[in-house]
Amino acid sequence: MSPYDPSAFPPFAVTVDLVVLTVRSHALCTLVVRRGEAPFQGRWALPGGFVRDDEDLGAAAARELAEETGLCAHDPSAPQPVPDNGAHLEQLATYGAPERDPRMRVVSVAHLALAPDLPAPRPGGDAHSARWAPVEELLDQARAAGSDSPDALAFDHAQILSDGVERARSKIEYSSLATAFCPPEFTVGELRRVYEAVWGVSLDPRNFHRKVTGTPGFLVPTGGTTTRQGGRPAQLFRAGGATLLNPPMLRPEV
Amino acid sequence: MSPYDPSAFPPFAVTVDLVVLTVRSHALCTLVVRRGEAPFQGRWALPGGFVRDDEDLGAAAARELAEETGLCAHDPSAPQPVPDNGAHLEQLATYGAPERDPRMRVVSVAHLALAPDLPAPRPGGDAHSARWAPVEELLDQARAAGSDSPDALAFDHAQILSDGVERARSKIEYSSLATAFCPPEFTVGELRRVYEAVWGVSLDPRNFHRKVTGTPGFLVPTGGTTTRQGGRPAQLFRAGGATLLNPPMLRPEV
DNA sequence: TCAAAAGTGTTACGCTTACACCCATGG
DNA sequence: CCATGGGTGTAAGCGTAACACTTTTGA
Repeated sequence: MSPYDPSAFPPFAVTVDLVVLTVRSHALCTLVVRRGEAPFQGRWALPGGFVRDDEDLGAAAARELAEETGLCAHDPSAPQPVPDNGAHLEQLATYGAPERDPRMRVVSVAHLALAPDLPAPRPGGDAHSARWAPVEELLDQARAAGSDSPDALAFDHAQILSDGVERARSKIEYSSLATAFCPPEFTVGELRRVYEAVWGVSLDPRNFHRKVTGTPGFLVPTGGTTTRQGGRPAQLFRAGGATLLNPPMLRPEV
Repeated sequence: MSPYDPSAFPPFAVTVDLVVLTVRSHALCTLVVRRGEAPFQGRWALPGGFVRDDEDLGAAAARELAEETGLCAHDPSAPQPVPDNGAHLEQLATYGAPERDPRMRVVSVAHLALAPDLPAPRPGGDAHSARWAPVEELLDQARAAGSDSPDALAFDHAQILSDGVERARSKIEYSSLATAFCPPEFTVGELRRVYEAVWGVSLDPRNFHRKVTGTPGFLVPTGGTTTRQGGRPAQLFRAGGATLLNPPMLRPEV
């Protein structure tokens, strides 16, 4: 390792940016906030902010998440799990191209959060506006119009969003993470519609049902039933302890 | 996003640390260097160093890798691939606990590099010593003796190493990444021994052969053969263009 | 009574596994 | 000639895909 020289290291700002995903009316959506100042004033951006002086990266991400959504994040790497009234939160990747922020050298540690459908983005302590935007829309804009379009996300946030969506899409294949998009109690059909929204495909309801109920520890029946989706009453389940899905859920091609 | 205040952001040092993995005599090994100064003086650590003022994170990692090993890294995310006489390099994760370096606030963007068996760790421009250490040894020490043992890795490097090894172990399941551990031309048996060393298991040579040769685009025969492993001459292959292995290579349990 | 969603049964097919067997070389 | 590793053939078993069919509700 090159010798440290505490007096000569180049100073960086370190931020966290959040890709907060949820499923709303059959579409995968992400939380974006309107920028109130330059650069990229008036453009949409991922929520985020500076890491504080004495704060761990995951803690900063959880704090930002709570500020923006009121969610209490469940951090799998935390010593003891917080009461799980909240979202899944994990580190995604770190972005630090020298010119990604025109004002100064900023390294952003992006995090990925998965949340159940929330009532509405609360305006938050800050006065800026926020909304849930379908990710297809945002990514299509970035591809079609380029990053200079006024509808495109600020900074390199289109890339970060794209990486976050890809992570979520692949991770629900082999883990029980899709349950993070569901309320505490949910039906097999609701869980299936999550997969369908995240992957953008249709799944066979019968085979899906067998797959998830046949995997030990994935789903735990609560005993209750619901008809909130119409049709025959469906059993309610809670997410089981199993976090890995083996063999994985197969994502149909095309 | 909280408003930026360029004059008030908390300053961080940003470094890259490298988990460089290779397979040497049937064991997964990683490159460690001896620390010449406090803290953790005399302890082994992962190679790494400061990110420069105008340098991207991946570029910093590639530079450190070249300094330590002479390898020219192949960065999949680079605009144009560099001539692939070198290793696979990818970002692993970022570590930024407030007290991870006792002297100052340091955020380290860890990278994972996979390299073919190299002649020997060159002493490098720096005068410190370096060696290839079997990862089992290092991780066992961390588990058994704790991080204060004089044989344990410095800082949180045991955690970083553990995460890197886990990434490599899972990624060779569904990608052609294991070929990064092999020389440019290699046999099916050599590739199988890579899987066996990384996973610490035995694989059936016959079924392995069928699996890798039957996956289109994974291996390309060069026409040559070799008997360097003894026995019947084996066909030589180069890594094909396919980067994803579908269906994945199954890792036998225990 | 009908539409809609939840579930169960059944068959065909693909892939993995386990193992028998043959091939080509060096010592 | 025999040990060593390379490579092919084959049958059993598991898991998925596809789809026919029954169940239970609300409108």
